[in-house]
Amino acid sequence: MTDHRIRATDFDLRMTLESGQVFHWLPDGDGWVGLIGNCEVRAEQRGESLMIRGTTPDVAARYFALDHPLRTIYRRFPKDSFSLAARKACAGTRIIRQPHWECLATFITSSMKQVAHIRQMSFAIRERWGDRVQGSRFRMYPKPERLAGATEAGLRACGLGFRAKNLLGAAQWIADGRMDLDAVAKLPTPAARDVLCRLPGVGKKVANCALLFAFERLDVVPIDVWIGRVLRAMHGGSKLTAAELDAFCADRFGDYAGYVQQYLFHYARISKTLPGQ
DNA sequence: ACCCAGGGGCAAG
DNA sequence: CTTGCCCATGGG
Repeated sequence: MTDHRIRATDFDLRMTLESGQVFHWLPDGDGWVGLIGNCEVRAEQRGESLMIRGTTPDVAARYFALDHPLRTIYRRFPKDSFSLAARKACAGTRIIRQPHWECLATFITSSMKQVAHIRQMSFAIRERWGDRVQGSRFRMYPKPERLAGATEAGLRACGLGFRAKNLLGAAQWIADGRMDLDAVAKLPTPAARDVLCRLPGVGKKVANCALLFAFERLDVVPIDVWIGRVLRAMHGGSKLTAAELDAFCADRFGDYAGYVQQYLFHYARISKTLPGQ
């Protein structure tokens, strides 16, 4: 197995993998191991280099979104002190390119769950229905066609609770052709969101997670309880409707609002602070 | 024991 | 158009 060295400026592998966008990478010594496509990949950062084993440099660079113009994105960040602190503390975090179904499915299971448990459910589902990866302890995230043949009880046994019915339903919609994620990828963002929201267990927040983390819509802002707190604190603590929160982000965060959101989300969690504290 | 978690859906006001 | 409540489960 040959190692590749990729030049990776403005990139922080650990921040990227721990920021709550992807749920299956595991620490491995000074690096990380996970799946890109159907290959087990080991990645280790050494300064501005990324050491890659298990796939080609092109594939890894695309997965980790090393082409995103991070300097430009930072220039468009808000200038308030909390956003500046988030940008500094989380520097190098990138919004990676995840597979459509894997990302959508994991966020369907995410509702009212902590990040650690989303990860646990993802591994349980992979273990039970995922295909083995050659020479790896990992299993693929099962395709919709495979999960469509699961049972609600089987999914509940993976810890999904009431989310089991939603994931099963969504898998069936895709497996039988009622939903076509490749077609969704070609739609403008508002239409794509509306279509995704037809799936059981997919509302605006989950649809926005999929749009940002898998469909490359970097202006989209998923608003969960954490981001809701951050935004309200930025707005002086007043209570805002969902529509007002959306408008606030669109106004203040611009074309890369999803990136801003990711930094604010991760920084609020690791610093245990909110704007104005 | 108690609270909360990267929500969705539906009924009721 | 909002608000209230239920849906299960595990971690802190």
